[in-house]
Amino acid sequence: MNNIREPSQKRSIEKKEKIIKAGFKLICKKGYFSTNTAEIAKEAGVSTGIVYQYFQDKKDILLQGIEQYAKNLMFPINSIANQKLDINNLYGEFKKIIDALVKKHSISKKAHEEILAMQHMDNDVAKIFEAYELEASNSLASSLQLSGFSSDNLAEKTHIIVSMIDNLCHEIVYHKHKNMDYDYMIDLTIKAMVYILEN
Amino acid sequence: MNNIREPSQKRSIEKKEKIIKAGFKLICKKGYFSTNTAEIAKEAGVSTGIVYQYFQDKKDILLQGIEQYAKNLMFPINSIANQKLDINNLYGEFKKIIDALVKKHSISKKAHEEILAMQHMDNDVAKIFEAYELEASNSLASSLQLSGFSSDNLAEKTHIIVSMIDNLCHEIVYHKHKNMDYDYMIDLTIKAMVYILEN
Amino acid sequence: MNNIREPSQKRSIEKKEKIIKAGFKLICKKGYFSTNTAEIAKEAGVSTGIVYQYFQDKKDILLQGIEQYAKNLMFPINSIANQKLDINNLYGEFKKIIDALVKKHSISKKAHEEILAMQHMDNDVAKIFEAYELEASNSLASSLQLSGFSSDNLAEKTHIIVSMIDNLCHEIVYHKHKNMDYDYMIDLTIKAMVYILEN
Amino acid sequence: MNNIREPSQKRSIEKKEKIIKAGFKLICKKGYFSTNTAEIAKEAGVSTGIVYQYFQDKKDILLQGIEQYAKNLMFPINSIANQKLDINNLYGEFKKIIDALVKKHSISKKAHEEILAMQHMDNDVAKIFEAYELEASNSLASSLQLSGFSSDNLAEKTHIIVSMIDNLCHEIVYHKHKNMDYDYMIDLTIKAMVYILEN
DNA sequence: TATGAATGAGTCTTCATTCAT
DNA sequence: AATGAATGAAGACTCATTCAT
Repeated sequence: MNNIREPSQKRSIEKKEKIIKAGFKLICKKGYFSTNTAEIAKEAGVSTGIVYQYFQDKKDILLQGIEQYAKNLMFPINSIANQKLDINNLYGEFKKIIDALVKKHSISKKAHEEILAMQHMDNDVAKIFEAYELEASNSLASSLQLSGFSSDNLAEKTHIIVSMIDNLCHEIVYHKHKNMDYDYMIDLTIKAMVYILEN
Repeated sequence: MNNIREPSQKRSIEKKEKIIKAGFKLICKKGYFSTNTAEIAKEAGVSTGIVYQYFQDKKDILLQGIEQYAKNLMFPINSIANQKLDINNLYGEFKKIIDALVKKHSISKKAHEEILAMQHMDNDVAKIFEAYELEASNSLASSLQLSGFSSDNLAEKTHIIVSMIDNLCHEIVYHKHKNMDYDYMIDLTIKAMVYILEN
Repeated sequence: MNNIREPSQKRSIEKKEKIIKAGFKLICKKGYFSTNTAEIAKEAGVSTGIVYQYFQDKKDILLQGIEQYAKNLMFPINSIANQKLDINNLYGEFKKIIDALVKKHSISKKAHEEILAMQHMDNDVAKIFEAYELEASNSLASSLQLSGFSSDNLAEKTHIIVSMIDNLCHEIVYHKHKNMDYDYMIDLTIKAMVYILEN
Repeated sequence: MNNIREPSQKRSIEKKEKIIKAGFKLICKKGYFSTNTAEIAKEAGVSTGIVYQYFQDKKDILLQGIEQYAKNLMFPINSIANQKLDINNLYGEFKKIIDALVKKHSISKKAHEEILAMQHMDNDVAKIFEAYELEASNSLASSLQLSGFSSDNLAEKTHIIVSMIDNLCHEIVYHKHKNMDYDYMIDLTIKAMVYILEN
């Protein structure tokens, strides 16, 4: 009797949202296994019981939190789908995308770190990210085609490029390596991305 | 009463090693929270009780495991440090590295991921992780220099390249995207890596 | 504040009936502890809250259900009470009864069993149960007498016979023993029943 | 990691036995669903945790309790397997068996009542009883054959007879029907059993 | 040293019942 | 009268850690 209520009332939606937010916040701060459902409920200002009317189980809270988070995070790249790109200035186009993504990533470094970790602990979490990465790659490919760019193996190319963008963003956001010249890295990475497209 | 014994007897040392090995293996395979001490003891062929004579607590096993195995496991690329590379055939060299890495990667990736996941659980884990992070890139850079390759911004270049190798291996190992032409991806990625080095 | 309303409005009475019916049905099907009040309310087409305006608590639904349905459900054999039987063809009469019972039995047996199970949970249940227990046997006895059949120890005889019918029906309904010749068993059982009556 | 320990040490066996006994006692007294694992552990004088080293889950305690109970209860009839019966005095043989069974049943009326109820709430419980009933029927059949009694459809016959014995015992033990002449019932039932065998 | 049985606090989840609307 | 969202106590089960042997 798997009766998860999909809230339609405004108050219910808000409550569900509060639980997702509270859960995601705590999980990002303390880790999934070190956060218990009672804490999440308390943080959300609800009873423990109500949590299970909106969510299948504890993991479901995390999953929905990540879903929202990933959607928002990947927005800059996924939203280019079906938009015309200047294929004579791919460098400039990539630069714009990367700048927007870096901004997004910077807002929630801590959360991203935790999510990244979760991705590897749970297959369902990984799936969400993979789906968004695939979407990003597809968006990029379709935009390129729409803009008159044609190439063999476009899927493979955009796939590699999306990975590179992803890495670059992490690199920049975490700034772990103090002596790196990040502007140079960005420049070179974008050049390599263009190289990949054009070869 | 913090009576953790630092073993001096040969047999004791071996026993401690076995526990670390078993613990690290299982944690990498199944995750820290999904591995219990009983399993670790069983895998190590010792009693549950003895574990607490060599280790403070469960986390301590992981910590010591990371300390010991991180060098080998986390960045397999490190092994190429100080080996001469044929700088006139960088493509071939990278191909060799990648082929070798793919073999090792399914274990090491999992370990890498698990440690990543553990980072925020414990600051000590994060420190170990960060300390080793640069090494892969540095190994590659030093090998290149040793082989007579010189370039500005070599650190940045090798950093990007290591990321790309990592992604590529991950991609290949997990084979998530059924319709991708992996051989093509490898070829193109290596070309882009060479491009990065030479620009 | 024991405000259980005894409904007087027609609609209210119907609503209470619906709850009893739904509750008893589900409890008989799935067992008391495996049926929750939300399910009962849903099955009855009412809100969970309203249940507590008609019933003290969950147990009360069961109690009233038993009270109401026991007569019909527990001993389907009762229905033959006061019907004339052909005492020269007791075999045929029993055959008819058994055939009819087998049809009804899968529901009633489950109900019977559930009530049996509930007996020790609650004394009130036990009382209801015991009150109806004799009725099947008495019905049979009265029918026989009405039909001109007379015998010493008729009560004992019908009692044994009712047990045998019960077992036989159970046997047939559940068909647990794959290699049994059920037609033979029915035939022989009925013969033994006739034998019992006539000795 | 379903590591249920099968105890071999004497102390462990005793502990397991204590848990079965405590669990069975409480479940018989209060019902399965109204007895919790903490209570069982407390009654057995052990911690809650240890229970799960000897038993799969709560139901397993019940199942093993019933297993023991049923074995003991059915002993009088199952133990006749391969013993010679006087087939010229089947009445006398049945009388002996029934007398022994009634004795057994009388010892643990309350328990039997609960178990009877459980049988209908859970399939695994029912299976245990069915297995013993089948064994009883088989024992009886084999003894009869061994004793020189031969008949068609012996399996069906002994099956019906075992059911009748079972009913009779319950009838006698519970003595619910004050005005019944039980000696008469026994006599008549046995006669019917003999009749069944010989027809 | 070593064992592995034992502990019991802690976790997720369910559900009878209440209450704001 | 009625709704169904909300409550929170209670229960089955796990597991890091301890301890008797």
